[in-house]
Amino acid sequence: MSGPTNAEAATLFREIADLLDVLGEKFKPEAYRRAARSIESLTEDLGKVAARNELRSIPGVGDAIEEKIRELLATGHIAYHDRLTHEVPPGLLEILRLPGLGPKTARRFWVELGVEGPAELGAAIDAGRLDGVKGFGAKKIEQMRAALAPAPAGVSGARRPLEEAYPIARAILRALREHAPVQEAEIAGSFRRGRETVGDLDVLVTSEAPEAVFDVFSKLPQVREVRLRGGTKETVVLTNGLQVDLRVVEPDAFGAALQYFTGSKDHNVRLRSLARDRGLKVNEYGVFRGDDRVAGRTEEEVYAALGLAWIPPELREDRGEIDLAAARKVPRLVEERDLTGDLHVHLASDAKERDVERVLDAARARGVASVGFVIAGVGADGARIRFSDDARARLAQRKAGDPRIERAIELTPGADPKPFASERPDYWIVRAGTSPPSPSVPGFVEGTRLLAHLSVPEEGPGDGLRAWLEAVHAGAIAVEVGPGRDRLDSRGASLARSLGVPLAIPLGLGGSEDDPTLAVALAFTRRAGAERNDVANARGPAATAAKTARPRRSA
DNA sequence: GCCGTTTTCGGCCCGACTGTTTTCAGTCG
Repeated sequence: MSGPTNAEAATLFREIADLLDVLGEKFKPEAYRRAARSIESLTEDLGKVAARNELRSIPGVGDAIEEKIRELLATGHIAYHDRLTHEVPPGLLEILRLPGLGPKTARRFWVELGVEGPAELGAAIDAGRLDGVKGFGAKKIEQMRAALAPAPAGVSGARRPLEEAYPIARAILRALREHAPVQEAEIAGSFRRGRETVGDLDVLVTSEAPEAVFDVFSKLPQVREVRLRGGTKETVVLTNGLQVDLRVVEPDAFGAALQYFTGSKDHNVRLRSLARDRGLKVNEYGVFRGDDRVAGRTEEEVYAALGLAWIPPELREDRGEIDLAAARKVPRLVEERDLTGDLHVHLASDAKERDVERVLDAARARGVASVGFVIAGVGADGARIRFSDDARARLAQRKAGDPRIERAIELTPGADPKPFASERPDYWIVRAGTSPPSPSVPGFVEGTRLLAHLSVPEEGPGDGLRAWLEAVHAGAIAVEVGPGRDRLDSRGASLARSLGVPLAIPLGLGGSEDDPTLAVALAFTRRAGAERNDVANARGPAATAAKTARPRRSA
């Protein structure tokens, strides 16, 4: 018996918001969207929160929405939603999602033309029914025609994983810094906040020559089309469908713009009302008292002008971080320079001594004190992993200047650990399935140390993940955070942290320059509010080595 | 519909850009 997932609940509330939009409601839609965002970022099932009578503690959930959540949990639907979908043709929601078309236009199509969906809209355009209608010129009609055309294969405007956007973002920044007349260049938006997915990229630069910057930007090889271009802003769409906004600001406003465009929306709304209370105004150009700009060059300045400590982008979600900043109690989140070891380095099965050397060089260059190699086991695809004798020999050498070397065995669920026992590894890496957890974790033998792979189900962390985390806890060195299907995202990391399970951040040692592993893992871990002591490979090799597992038998 | 060391009512971010306009409405972020 499983109720609606958090993701399903959020989708329902978003639909209510869209429907209310079309009906011309003013503030309710935003209220429902706010609740939807909060529900999505929960680290446990709505049902659990409801059972504890704590729904009202979810930001954006008041009397009315609490009642609707309870109704949804009890009956599987929301009568209000049913009523609205009955009132408004569902096809209008699809029209609403077309770029350049909003609630006002969708409503006009419906009321004035009787158009109730994208197909009818297309037919109306083809039949010339929009010609001469007030507000619809030739360009607007052409724009709609384009929006209605099916997207080419492989091109999608959907949100995509952070790790997919990462190399693209790096390449854009690199190109602008090298070839355009810019001083500063950063990516803002949800990318900078380290969200699991990004809908677009917000690039921010300072420059005396915006036109020259736009010229370079428009001609990047990844750019498919320029969607709009003004004096301070240009929007393009890449060949893969990702939208990128580039904004040029003056240096004195860079911090304010970075703050403003990093968001999140909820964080900024809260910041602005705080400013209003103090007789100040915040926008992307600075913090103003009357016409005087009192801050703007750096983010620190902006927050300080509002009486706040600087807040790391990963925490800017209006989940209490502003109160912490006011009280000077913002946590010192784990940083890249805190990382002292990599617990999980894979090499190809035909890897030679020089490949090991390359990883050890990377470790030394980074100042990393310990490296754990996967020397044998069963990989994600079921294939046997075995370190070559040549590579093993290098591990055994222990040259002066080497980081401490550890040897790990990696296993998939159901794989038999016995054939690998003679390897006497320093620890086992266990790859878990999704929920429900199996109690028989391979490798759970006396004194075993574990590094666990756990994935967060798409609908969010639920009881299954919690049970898994509790199951591995006793023997765990840590649970890995990072990109991909078998590591924790920020919500999973947050749940693990609340249960006292240490986290591990993979460094991607020996990977390419644009390898997103470390950056993404670090962002997720920071979004979970983790400090250095929450991270196993940030506490120094001594601390990691000293952590011994409680003896435990496999069930 | 939500929210409150100004409040239980009256606010709710605000500026850029586009297209269709003779001064602005709609969309977007």
